[in-house]
Amino acid sequence: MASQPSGAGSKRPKRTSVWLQPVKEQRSEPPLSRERIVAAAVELLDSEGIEGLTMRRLAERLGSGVMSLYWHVDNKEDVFDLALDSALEYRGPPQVAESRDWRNEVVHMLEDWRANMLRHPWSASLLERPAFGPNVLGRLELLSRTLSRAGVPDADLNVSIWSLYNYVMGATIARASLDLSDDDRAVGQQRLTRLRDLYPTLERTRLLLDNDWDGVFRKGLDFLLDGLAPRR
Amino acid sequence: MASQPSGAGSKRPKRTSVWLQPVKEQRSEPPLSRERIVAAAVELLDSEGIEGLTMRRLAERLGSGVMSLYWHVDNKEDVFDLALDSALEYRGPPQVAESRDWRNEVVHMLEDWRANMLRHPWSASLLERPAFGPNVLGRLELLSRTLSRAGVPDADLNVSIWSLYNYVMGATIARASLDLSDDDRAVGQQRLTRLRDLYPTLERTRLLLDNDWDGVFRKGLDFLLDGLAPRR
DNA sequence: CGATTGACTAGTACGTCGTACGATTCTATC
DNA sequence: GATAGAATCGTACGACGTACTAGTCAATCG
Repeated sequence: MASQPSGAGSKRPKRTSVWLQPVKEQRSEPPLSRERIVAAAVELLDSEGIEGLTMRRLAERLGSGVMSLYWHVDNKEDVFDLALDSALEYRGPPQVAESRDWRNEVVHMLEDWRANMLRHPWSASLLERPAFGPNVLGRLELLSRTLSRAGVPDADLNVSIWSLYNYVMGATIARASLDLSDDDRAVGQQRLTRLRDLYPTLERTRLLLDNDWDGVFRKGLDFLLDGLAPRR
Repeated sequence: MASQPSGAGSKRPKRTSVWLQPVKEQRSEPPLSRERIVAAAVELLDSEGIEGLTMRRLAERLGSGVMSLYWHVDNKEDVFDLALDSALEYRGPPQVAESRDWRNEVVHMLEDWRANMLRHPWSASLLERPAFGPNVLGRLELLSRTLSRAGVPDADLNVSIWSLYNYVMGATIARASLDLSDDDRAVGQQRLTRLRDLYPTLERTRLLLDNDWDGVFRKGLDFLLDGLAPRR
């Protein structure tokens, strides 16, 4: 009755007589490792979304048994945490060495941060958890150092960093959650039109439609930086 | 073999001879309704967290069968959406009638928004989804109207609103995700201390510790409002 | 050389979840 | 009473995370 579970990956050996099998199943796959698991998880998340990542599917994609994953990883939460951080690597601004313009450096890193998260939309769903892996810490350190060099006094440093962090995360989440399908968008607008009496201003300015997300992000960021920049 | 499932709620009638049962089981509970379901869901989320909300537990708390819920609600996602919006009701600023100070009005509403979400920490985990129920729309409409009255031209209105929205959501999520237990906090700091070489600035400013979240929120908000306010 | 050990892989099984389905009960109307 | 829709709910199914346990393999040691 029970057939091969999903049919796609024919890697797992079919059950045949022992005598017919080669002495050693050639394993083309490299052995499992934390890195391979995380990489496969990111792939799976990218292609199937956050609901699509299950330990079974992950194992299938890796050509391994499900429980083998648990040797390298404590639980599924770990996989999420590792995948999130791994999607947030940062290589620094394009120029060589130190840029003299701290503001450009900050903007570049933060825009890259946001871009990375939008490239992996599932990452926005994972923000709730305390996610401070090496890549995130590295970005914060860079931010910290750049602002400090730019003249922000230590007393204001944390406020500045957290304000920027808050803003970037909020912009990313909002952007991700408003990325509706065209159908949803149409339905939403219809609903809004019907409720014109309750939300006249929203209807007038078409807040929920056609927004220039990137532009909004840049402008808000500029306002913040204006406010945070060392007073002259 | 199968015993009574969880033992707690002894409301469900035990299987006894038909002849011994009263003609009509008295039902002390009021009938189900979308409103009751949502209210119970919020209670459950508040007390057990986001993982604690299951349809079975929800039904148990309502003294109903699990599948009865599905008459009032399409699926579990609906319950989340409804619960989120219901936690975000806003009654307006304390003063009577119109306040003359648009800025106070905006700050009050946004601080209340954040406070509501922090009072229901699970709400931060739900931000990923497009969550525009009546209460959120009402808040956006209020924001929109207030800024418009304050003199923000229509062309800048959406940018302003989204910047503020982004900021509030980000601040809330960051705050919620950094609300570590004391143990986690200690572990985190130890880890950071060990990695002093990699993250010297973070270690120096103790970024991940003892932060004045409310203060940071207010200051960043002020910066944004300064930037967004109609130029003079 | 065989025995031992520890790193790693994996099958089976358990408890829990969301919910499809169909039967049942309730309430209102004729 | 008969009928019909509204509302309730028990059973069952497939999928999930993962505990437990047995297995494989390579390196090490006698």
